[in-house]
Amino acid sequence: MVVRAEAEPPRRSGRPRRSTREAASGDPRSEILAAAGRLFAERGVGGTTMVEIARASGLRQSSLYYYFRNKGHVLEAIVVEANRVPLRMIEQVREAGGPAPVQLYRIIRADVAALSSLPYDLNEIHRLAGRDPETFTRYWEEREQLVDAVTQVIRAGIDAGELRQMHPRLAALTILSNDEGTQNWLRVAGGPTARDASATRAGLGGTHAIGGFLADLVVRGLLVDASTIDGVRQAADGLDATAVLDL
Amino acid sequence: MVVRAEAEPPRRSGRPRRSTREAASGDPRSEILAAAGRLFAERGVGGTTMVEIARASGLRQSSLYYYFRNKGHVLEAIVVEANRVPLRMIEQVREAGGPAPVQLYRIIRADVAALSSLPYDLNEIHRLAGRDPETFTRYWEEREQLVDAVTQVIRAGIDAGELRQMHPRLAALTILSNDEGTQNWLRVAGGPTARDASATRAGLGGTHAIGGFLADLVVRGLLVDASTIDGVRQAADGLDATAVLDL
DNA sequence: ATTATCTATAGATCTATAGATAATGC
DNA sequence: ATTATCTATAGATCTATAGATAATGC
Repeated sequence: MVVRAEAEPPRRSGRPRRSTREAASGDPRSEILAAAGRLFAERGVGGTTMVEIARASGLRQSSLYYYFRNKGHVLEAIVVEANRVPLRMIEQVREAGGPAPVQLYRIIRADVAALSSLPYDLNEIHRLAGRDPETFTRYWEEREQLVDAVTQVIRAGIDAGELRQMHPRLAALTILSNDEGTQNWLRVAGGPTARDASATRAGLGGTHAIGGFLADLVVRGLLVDASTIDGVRQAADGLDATAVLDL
Repeated sequence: MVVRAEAEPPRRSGRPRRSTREAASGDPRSEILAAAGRLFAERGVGGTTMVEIARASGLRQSSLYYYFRNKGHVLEAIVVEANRVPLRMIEQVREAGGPAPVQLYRIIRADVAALSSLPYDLNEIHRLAGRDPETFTRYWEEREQLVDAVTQVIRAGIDAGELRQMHPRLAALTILSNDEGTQNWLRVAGGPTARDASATRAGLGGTHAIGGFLADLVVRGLLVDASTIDGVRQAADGLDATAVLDL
C-alpha cells in the first residue's frame, strides 16, 4: 500500500490537468472567475477570448464549458459580486452609527479602497450591464440599493442640519460616480503602464490617502459648517481604527 | 492604395454607394469616425466589428479600409479628439482670467458638459490607450497637459490664499476623474435603458445642473472660506454668460 | 461510476486583401 | 485617369459541442 504523501483538502477527482503551472489555489470555478476578471479589466470583455481565460486559469479552452455555459455567464457571475462588496460595507458603516457626515466620510473612503481592489473595471461592468438588462436585472436592483443607502445617509444628515440643503439622490449618485471615477484613474493613473500607475499611487500617498482626500473634499463640500470637517475626519478615523478596521 | 491628401473641397466621385440610407452628411472619413465612436461607446471596441461600423456609416465592410488601415487606426483617430475638447476649453477659461476658484468652477462645469457630449466612453479610451502606449503617445501627452493645466489653476488658488493647502496634482487628478465618473453615470444613470438614463438626467435637472452641482461641491470643498462659494458661483455664471458662452 | 479534464473539430464569425466596377474629370 | 466604392474570398480566429481519457470512489 502506498501512503498518501499529502493531506488532501477538498480533493477532486477527474483527469489531471495538462498544465501544472498556474491555478492550484481553490476550486476551479473561482480560479476561472479571478482570471476572467483580471482579463476583462485589462482588455475588456469583448477583447477577451475563452482561450485566454482558459490559459490564465491553467485549463484548456473547452474545459471552461464544464463550469460556464458561455462567456456571458462568466461575466454574470463576476458582476454579481460588483455591488455586493460596497453594499456590505455601507451596511456595516450604517450599523456602526454616528453622525451622517462621519458615516459619509467612511463610506467614501472605504468605497474607493474597495473599488480599487476589485479585479475589474466597474465602468465597463456598468456599460455591459446596461446593454443587457435581462441578464443583469439583479445587478441593477443591487445598484439601486446602493444609491438608496447613500441617499438615506445624506437625507439624515440634511434633516439633522449637518449637511446643506440639496437633492439627496443627486448627491448620492455624484458621490458614487466620483468613487468610480477615482477607481478608474487609480487603474491607469499618470500614464500608460501599470508600473507608472502604482508609482503614481504611491507618490500621491497610496489608495488610503487618495480615498481620504476625496472623502475630505466631498464631505467638506456638503457640510453646512465646513469648519467641522476636522472633527468629522477624526471621528471617522476613530471608528475605522476599531469596529470596521477590516474594510 | 492611394490615400487622399488633405483636400479642401469635399470632392465627390467614385462608384456610387449601394446603400443610400445613412451617411450623406460630410466626408466619409468623419462619418466613419462618428459611427465608430457611437458603436465603441455602446459595445466597446472589442465588441464592435468592422462590418458594424460599415453598416452604420452606409458602406460595405471592405470600403472602410480605403480610409483606415485597420480598426486600431479608427480608434486612434477618435482618441486624438478626446483630450482636445477639454484642453481647448480650459485654455479659454484661463485666458478669461479671474480668481482661481471661479476658473475651477467653470472648468468643472464645462468639462462635465463637454464629456457628456462626447460620442464615446472616455473611461474605455483610457483603458485602451493604456494598453497600447506606442500608438497613443500623443494621447498621453495631451492628457498630461490637461492635468498640468488644472494643477496650475489650483496652485494659483493656493498661493492666492483662496484655496486650502493641498497636493495640487492630487486635487487635479481627483477633479478630472470626478468629471469622468460623472460622464459615466450620465451615460447609464438610473438603469439599463437609454430612455431611463435621459429621464434621470432630466429629473435631476439636466447636464448643466449636474455639472453645476459637482462644481459647487468640489470648489466648496477646496475653498479656504466655504462661505464664499455663492460669490464664486455668481462670478462663474457671469463669465459663462458672456465670454465663453459657447462652451 | 463519477468526475474533471483533455483532444478534435464544425460552424460561425471577422479581418484584410485582390480585383472589378461605376462614377466624374481631363 | 482617378477616385470611391463594390464583390469575392483566403486565412485567421473564436465558440461551443462531441467524444475520449485519466483520475478517484464504490
